[in-house]
Amino acid sequence: MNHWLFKSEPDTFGIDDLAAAPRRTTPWDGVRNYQARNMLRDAMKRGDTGFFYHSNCEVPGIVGIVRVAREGYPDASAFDRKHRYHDPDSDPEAPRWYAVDVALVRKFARVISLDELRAHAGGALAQMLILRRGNRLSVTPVSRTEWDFILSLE
DNA sequence: GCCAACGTTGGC
DNA sequence: GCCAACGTTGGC
Repeated sequence: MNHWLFKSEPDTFGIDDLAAAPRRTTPWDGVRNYQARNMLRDAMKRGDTGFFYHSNCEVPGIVGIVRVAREGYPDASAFDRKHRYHDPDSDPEAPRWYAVDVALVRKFARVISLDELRAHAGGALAQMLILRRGNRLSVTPVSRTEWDFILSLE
């Protein structure tokens, strides 16, 4: 079982939106980066768990846990002319972009802030991708060690 | 294949 | 709102 980190702007779609969604599940779509696409399409398995991370907001950080409820499937928003994630170059016969479904496992009682994570950048979280300068991937892998350590912070 | 221009991301 | 970092695009 692998672990991941899903990044989203709460102004666009935050953990409370996920909590309010039908079956507390949402497609994780709109990802338009090949490295992230490969993870969604090839590496993520049903049952994998991930952190839900709020970016670009007052207190960036990890706010809860989700689970992969459906493995990679073609991202329909790419074919929808009216969708903000529409990609005219993606061919339904050979889909370029993929999505997974994620379900809320639980929301943390508090935000594990970026500041707090960074406090361990010299130690347990030295390899944590979200702490790397210029990291922009919306989906990143999290090692078992990092996963357990962050849970212990909670 | 190089690289400048451009758009986007995300912390601050 | 600013700006650094990064991926993508497109002219050559």
